[in-house]
Amino acid sequence: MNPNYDFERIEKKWQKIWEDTKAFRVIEDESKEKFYCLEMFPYPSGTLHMGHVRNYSIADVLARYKHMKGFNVLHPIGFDSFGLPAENAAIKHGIHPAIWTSKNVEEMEVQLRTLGFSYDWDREVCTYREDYYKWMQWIFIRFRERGLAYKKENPVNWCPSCQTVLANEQVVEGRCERCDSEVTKKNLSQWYLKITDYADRLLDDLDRLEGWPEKVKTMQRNWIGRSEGTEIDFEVIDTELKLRVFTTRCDTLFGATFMVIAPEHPLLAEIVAGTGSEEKVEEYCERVQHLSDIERSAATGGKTGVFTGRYAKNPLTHKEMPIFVADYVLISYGTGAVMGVPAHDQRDFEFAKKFELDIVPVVDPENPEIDVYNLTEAFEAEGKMINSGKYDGMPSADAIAAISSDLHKAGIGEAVINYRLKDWLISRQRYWGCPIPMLYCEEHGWQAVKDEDLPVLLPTDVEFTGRGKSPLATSKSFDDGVCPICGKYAKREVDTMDTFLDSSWYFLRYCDAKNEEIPFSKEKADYWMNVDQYIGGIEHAIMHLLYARFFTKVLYDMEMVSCEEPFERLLTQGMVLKDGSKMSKSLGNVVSPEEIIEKYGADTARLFILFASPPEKELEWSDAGVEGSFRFLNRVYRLIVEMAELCEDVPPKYFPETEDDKQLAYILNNSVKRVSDDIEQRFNFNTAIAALMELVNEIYRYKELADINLGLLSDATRKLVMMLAPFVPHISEEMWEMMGGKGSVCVQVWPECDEEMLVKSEVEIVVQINGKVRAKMNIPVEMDVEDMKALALESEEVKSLVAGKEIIRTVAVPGRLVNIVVKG
RNA sequence: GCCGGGAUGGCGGAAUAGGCAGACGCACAGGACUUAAAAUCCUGCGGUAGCGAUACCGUACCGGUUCGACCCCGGUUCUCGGCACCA
Repeated sequence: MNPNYDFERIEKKWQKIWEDTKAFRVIEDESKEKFYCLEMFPYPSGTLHMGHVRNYSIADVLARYKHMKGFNVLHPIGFDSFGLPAENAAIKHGIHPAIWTSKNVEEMEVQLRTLGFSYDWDREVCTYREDYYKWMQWIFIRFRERGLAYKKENPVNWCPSCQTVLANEQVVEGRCERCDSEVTKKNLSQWYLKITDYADRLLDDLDRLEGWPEKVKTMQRNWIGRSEGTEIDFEVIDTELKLRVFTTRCDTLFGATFMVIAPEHPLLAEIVAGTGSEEKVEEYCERVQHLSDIERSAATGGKTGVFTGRYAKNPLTHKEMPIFVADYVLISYGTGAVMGVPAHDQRDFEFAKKFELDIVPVVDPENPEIDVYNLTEAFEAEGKMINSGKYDGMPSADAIAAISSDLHKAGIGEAVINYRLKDWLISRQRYWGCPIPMLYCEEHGWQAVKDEDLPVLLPTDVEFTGRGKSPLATSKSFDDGVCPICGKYAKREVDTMDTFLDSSWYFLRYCDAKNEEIPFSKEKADYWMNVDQYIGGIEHAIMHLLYARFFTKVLYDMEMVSCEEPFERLLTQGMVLKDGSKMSKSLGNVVSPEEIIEKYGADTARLFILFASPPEKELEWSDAGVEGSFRFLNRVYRLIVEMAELCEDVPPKYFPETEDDKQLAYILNNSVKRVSDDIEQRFNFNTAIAALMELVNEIYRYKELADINLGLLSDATRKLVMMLAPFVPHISEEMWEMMGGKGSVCVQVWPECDEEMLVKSEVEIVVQINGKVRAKMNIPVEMDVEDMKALALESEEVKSLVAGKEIIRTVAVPGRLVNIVVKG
């Protein structure tokens, strides 16, 4: 037996055993309860970072814990392996994206194995491989058959110098990150998925997701942004045009004094025509198109806009309303036009102040502190209608319904439901993604590639220059499409899919990763789904999780799965930060886990990152505490070396007799309870580890006593090792073996808490005077409130403290405290 | 700008339902062991005043509710994440 903790030898030894015995391979087994533990699969950047270690350590603790609890645990891994960085590497270093990616995948596989995670490697999924993206294409075609995929024009970021499309990330302060040219917009015809058809279901079903953090559900609700409102037509004076706006506050129509339309509004040109403002408006729109939506709505330097030279007529007041074009109105929301109600909308208020427009209040706040005729900011709350003709005196909430209904009767408005959620633009003008399996035939238009011709393979004769439109357009071999209807030449779609599609169903592929006939069998998916626990970064709270939910719902409608929601419980881990911001290559603040593993081993790395902070919190990285986790493992190891000898052949049976026995038994069982609860219910791995440290400290104390119970000590050490196993599996296996344990520690049955050992006869309570702790006393556990009060008031200590003061009242909480309220 | 979080000793954090603020660990200081160092073990460790018992202050800031607030309510500051082509 080696008395020193030789982590290198131990970790290699057990990793090999797990590998050789395929310890974590699972098959569907109806006789066992399943548990599907899933982490967000990584992008293969080449090296694992601390965020990965954190994510996968959390998941591994859970998976191993559930395993010990007797579940049939599915714990798979894979790689989200299409994406921009591979293409950038190709452009910069001339490495083909496939070579770059597969090399990175291999390196990361090694690192994941080094950390000892309990994956079923037989189910590995890699999105860039044909056997995955074939089914991605198959699913896309099914979506299109259901009317969920369509083409539409949409502007992209365009670098006029590189003659190429840029991702938002490649645009830095309005300029191309490669050549620093000013970025413009260019319209391209692109594929969309109709996620808006599912907006209501995506919203409503959030209520069913009880295992999701409330904050994520709130973010998704706001992102979907359902709002009920009214669309109203305004006549444009001196033209035949009608301008339609969307408003949730049609009660304020009497207060609408101007109109604002988005610079991209399709009627803008017609409205401006003949007013003499053409040049001015065109100039403004030109300037605005260099800004992103965020920059536009951020507009810290005040609102900008230009008068179009035309007026609209307010249908209720019949007053003329100047029509402006301004960038704070977005074409992508509502109708791309709004009525300006400065008294009751802050953005309109700021705009009206700047352009000196009329501010007419129509909702009375009924609050004497607000002078509604001299507002310093818009009054946006509800109130009573004023200056609104026959609606005067009506509560504004009722006026919304009344005016909306009257507008409908008059044929100039209708109630509509609007979503902030937009359809999902999936076309990418890139190489390293899943080809969109579509063909364009001059005669028959857009046609899907036949199922038997899938996959549409990524061609290899492509140049990576970072210039020009879609890289696939440069391939000669790719230009071989034929129309599935007439058999004549058809041009292949040269765009690829957004990589978010790949990650929207990979969890289903894990259920049946090797299937060559279909994406996954319903039977297997139904056995494993839902994912019982999904774990990943908070940065995915909206987009990825929404897309995955959308896909699951569509696949449910296609009867490919029986679940409508993919993820039963969700844990969003906080980010690992360094120097206050997200670790990223571009910031150069990446701390590699490799050095820590090399110096202290995988168990220390896993233990430390879990102990450092609760998982939902962001973690500011510091190396300082790693040493402490390493010391703890050494301390445990020394203890077990000693105990293995001392407790050899001692059965873990006992009855606690002395006070010290009782204390150890209490701490042992309390640890079992706390650790189980912290893993399963609270996800507070840091406090679970703290509880194990306390148990170790107590065993150290106990073993030095004169009168010790070996059965108890044996039980405590065995259970300690079992409870350590999910956190630090290698050292735990080794210690289990040293103690003569049968089989792998990770297939042992998780210890149960013996509640009887937690029963105490006395408890210490505090006595407060005016809420401040002044004394402590021991009382029997079951003492009632009145006796507690009496006992406290009788004690000499308390008597002297309250002497000469008037006791106003006394509050007692059973088993906790007495609070005496005094005056004088 | 909009949406969603966060802020507790020198540091990471604990306080599970409104009831002893600082568990567990790091760092630091003192001591034991050692020729010495490392490792290990023991003790101390929020601030101010005091030899001390102890007293007062203290959970980003301002205010409120309560017998009692890190926790609930209103407001403010700073900070992190997301904002649809990074994944």
